[in-house]
Amino acid sequence: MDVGKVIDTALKLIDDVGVQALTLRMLADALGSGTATLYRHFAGKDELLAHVVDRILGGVRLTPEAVKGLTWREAVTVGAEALYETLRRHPNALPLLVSQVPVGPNGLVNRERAIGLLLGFGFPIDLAARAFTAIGHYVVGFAIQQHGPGAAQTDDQPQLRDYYRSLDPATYPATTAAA
Amino acid sequence: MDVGKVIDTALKLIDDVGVQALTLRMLADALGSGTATLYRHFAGKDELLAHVVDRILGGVRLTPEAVKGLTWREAVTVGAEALYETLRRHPNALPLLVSQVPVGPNGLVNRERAIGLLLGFGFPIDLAARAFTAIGHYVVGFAIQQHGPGAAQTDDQPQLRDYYRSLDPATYPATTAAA
DNA sequence: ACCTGAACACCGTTCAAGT
DNA sequence: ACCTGAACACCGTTCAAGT
Repeated sequence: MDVGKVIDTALKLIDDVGVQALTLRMLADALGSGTATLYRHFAGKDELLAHVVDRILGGVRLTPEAVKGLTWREAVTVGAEALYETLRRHPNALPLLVSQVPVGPNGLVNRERAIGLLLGFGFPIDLAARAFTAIGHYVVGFAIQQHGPGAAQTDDQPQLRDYYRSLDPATYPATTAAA
Repeated sequence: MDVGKVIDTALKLIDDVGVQALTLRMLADALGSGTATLYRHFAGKDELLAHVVDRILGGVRLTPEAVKGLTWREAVTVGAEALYETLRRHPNALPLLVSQVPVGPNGLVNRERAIGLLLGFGFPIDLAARAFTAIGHYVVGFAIQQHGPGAAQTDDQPQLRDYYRSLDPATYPATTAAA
């Protein structure tokens, strides 16, 4: 049993049941082994989840050719959209992205490409690094807002809307009107 | 023992040991009672944490007078800064803000004030609601990036910097140069 | 009526024992 | 050498029993 199979299975389970509900026993069962076996590949649950995050970031497809001949604003937009498209495929895993700084190989490759890209546009290096971090956080935040396990499924939005609408309009006029 | 005391103690413990480490037993001990007693006030841990979030949001100080005579851009900036100043006082509680939609009374008051403010500047109501959500997520994301329990204390930043610097410059030239 | 000790089912993690 | 059943200390939650 290789490490990749473990990570893939973990990601699949997270997509299905949510990151909160993922259990090492559940993962071991899905792999046909016991929990103790997992510790032969990972130091603990946190390390496993870090690998899952890097696995997700490996799905970001952004070739250098795709940004050829673009202005820096266009290139940043293309990059942000590539990240967003990857994140939206794993809404249940989004909480992992905000609680971790991605230090895995795939995360580093993305960081390298993005910062290199900005340098190519003449950005000073410290600004490039800061901009990368800020944009990354913004995209993750936006993805969580759009998808993301606020409560449950896609019916979460209407639920919340109904809740706002049920408030006293005298106390919360703007909120109820907006709902 | 009133509910407010429980929430205050929970927030204090979170500030001290982090949201991950907070335990109902720990909280009960700090209050001089048992875990079962907590369930007389809250349906479960999630509900308690929702109250903690609302307690934090109650600390946002933004009087209508503070935004008198400002342009909408200035007013939004003042509001965002008021939220940021509150959040930075509770770095260990920040993960709660991203995993919850704040539906407590204080959160709703903030929402009401902010949306009402934007309406006063002539914003269409659906745009005002969307802008409020987007800005809220952006501020939370920024606060997590600046403070926030990525790994540990304030020495996390230097640690990460050292890690980036330790990478192979041949493979990651831009990342190592930026560090 | 209000509180709570003690139990329940579960978790992540470890380790001695198996092959 | 590699794997793992069974245990460990702990968690959130419940409930019968106390006052």
